[in-house]
Amino acid sequence: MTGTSFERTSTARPTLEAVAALAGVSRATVSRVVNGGAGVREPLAERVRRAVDELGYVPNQAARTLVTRLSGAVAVIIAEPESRVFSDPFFARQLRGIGRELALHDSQLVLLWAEGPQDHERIARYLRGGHVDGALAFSLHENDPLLSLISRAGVPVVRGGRPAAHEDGGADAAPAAAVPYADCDNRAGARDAVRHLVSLGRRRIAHIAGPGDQTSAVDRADGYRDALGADRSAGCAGLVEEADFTVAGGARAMTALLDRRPDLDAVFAANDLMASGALRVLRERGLRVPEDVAVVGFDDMAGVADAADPPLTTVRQDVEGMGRLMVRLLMRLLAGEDAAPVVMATELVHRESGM
Amino acid sequence: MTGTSFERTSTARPTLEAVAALAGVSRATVSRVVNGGAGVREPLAERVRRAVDELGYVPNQAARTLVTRLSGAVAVIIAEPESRVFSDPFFARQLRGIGRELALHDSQLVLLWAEGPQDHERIARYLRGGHVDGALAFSLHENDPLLSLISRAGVPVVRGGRPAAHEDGGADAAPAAAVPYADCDNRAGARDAVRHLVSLGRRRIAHIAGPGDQTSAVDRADGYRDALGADRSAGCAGLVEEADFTVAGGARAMTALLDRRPDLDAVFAANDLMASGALRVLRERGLRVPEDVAVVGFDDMAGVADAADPPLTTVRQDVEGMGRLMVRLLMRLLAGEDAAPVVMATELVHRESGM
DNA sequence: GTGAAAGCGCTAACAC
DNA sequence: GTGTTAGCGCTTTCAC
Repeated sequence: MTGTSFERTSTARPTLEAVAALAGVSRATVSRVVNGGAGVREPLAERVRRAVDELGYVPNQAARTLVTRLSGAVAVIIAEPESRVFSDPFFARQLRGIGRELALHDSQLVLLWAEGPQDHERIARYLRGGHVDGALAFSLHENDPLLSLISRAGVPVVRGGRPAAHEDGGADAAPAAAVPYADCDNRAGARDAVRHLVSLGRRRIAHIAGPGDQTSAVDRADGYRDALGADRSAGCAGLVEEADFTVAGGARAMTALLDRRPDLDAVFAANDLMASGALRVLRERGLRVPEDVAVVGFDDMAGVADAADPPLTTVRQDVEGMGRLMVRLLMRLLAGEDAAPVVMATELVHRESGM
Repeated sequence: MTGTSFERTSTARPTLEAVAALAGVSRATVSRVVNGGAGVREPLAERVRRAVDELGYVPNQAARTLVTRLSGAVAVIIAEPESRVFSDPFFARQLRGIGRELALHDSQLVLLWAEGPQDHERIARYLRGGHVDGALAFSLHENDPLLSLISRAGVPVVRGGRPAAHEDGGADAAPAAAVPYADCDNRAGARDAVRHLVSLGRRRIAHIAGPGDQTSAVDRADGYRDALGADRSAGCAGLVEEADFTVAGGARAMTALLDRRPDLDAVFAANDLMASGALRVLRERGLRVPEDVAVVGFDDMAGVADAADPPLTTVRQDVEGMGRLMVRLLMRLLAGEDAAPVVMATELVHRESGM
């Protein structure tokens, strides 16, 4: 006897009307109290509040949305398959950051998966249906039609991650440059990591880069080059190998690098997963970390960086904070204010692999 | 010029009324066509459809919800901190399964984080506000007040993962036994894994168990004992060590096991992360895998099991499928049908570590 | 400051 | 089969 359908219909929720009757005031007054109570004298307001408590009144959001045109919900749109959400446990943390911050703003998180163009129409309909006040978009690839679709639906949007430099947002969209985003400072983080290796006296520093079509990977590679700018002799020539942000890819890249430059004495991998793959290859080749080759990763992924053998020196980013930041940017947009992109600082975490 | 606020207000969406006017019919007829078109003659229906297309009409969900009392949304409630969602990349997959299946049912996914009792009130209000038609609950601990809270809100609910045997669902809730759930067959999966090790000729098979307060861990340990039931000599005495589902925990447990029983010749770890930790310790001790010690994990976690050194033989579960299943169970509940718990089969994946 | 009344956009009886 | 009508529960002018 689950009795669910019974319970559902039997739970006749009290309405504004009922509260008004109990408190002996008009619906308008109850509404004012429920919405902050501006312009209602204290004794009255208190009576209303007691009636609300007594009845366990909860406003009907649908009725409210119907008149205010505000849904109190925000869509989080995940674009696949470019998405790293399945390889990257950060996804959950970022979502949590978003969820927490939204709760602070009395807003709900509606999760939308865009697996391909076939989903665009469904998502467009949803956004245009007035279900959400704004949207947060992740893992968009360059000039993603999804973004112009969101713009055309008239829904304010904030991106996760910096857009590619040459994106224009599509034909009838606002220029992508106008869409605010939150990101961490991948370039500066990478620069710090490589400078640290240089300061350790490493002279032949290799880089295992991420996919060239992801801005985070490109920025980290740029940071690598920045750091070596003053001291070109320490890197670059034959010392960069691109991989795919996975452990296996990192291992392959490490193998290629060692074959080409057996004399390298440090590696900066664009993420911790690839750094782990590199560690394995180094071990198999009998190279000691960090004595022979120092290794630095990126992300400080829990359960990977700290559990690696040896534990990884790596660049930490505040993923949950980025999620919260995206929400704050969106809230500013919703308030009609301007919102500039925000880039968060990273922090180098010292562990055994990069000593 | 982001122009967001302008765009929002300028997008005056067409209503049923407008469509009716253009098609030269009544609002009721348009409503019928939009909702499936039952009972509307073809020529008319076609005219309405054209008007809908021409105007780009999208029904206002709030108005619809107000009258039907159906929101077209389902809440996914994640209870922390017991939650494995941050160590476990499966979370994203399960969410995707849920999202996909919900899309098939024209329903949306609203994500709710319950970090602690302080969030219960907020969530209760939300559920009672009629925002969602049903709920999917994860990572509830035993007798979680959250579950009775959901029941009391009158919202049909399905759990992810089997409840503990002695749960009663709290004072005024439906008995937990009545709440349907989806899970994989942890016990049978573990049994298969250990039987496989036995069939390999292993005689001293250890088990690295998960936390005793998680049913998945308990079930896997039971499966381990099941498999050895017929052949007690192959396991148990001093051969079980509990850990916490992490790499580091797995390493610690492996160390303890080896100290106690240096002669063990196989290990079944309750998840892949712990199996990875075990691999590291075995390697450090100079033991060969699988020659000296065979290792089997659980989960077939992408990027862990396949990337391990050597790659892990492990028990695969269909996480995305479980997510979809939970949605189907919920849909049956919503249709007023009975929904019995569903337990999904697992599959042993053969890789080098367990040959 | 408070109340009365209109209406947000839709569905579902109920007539015809 | 199709149209007419009465709300769903709320916010928000506009009087008072």
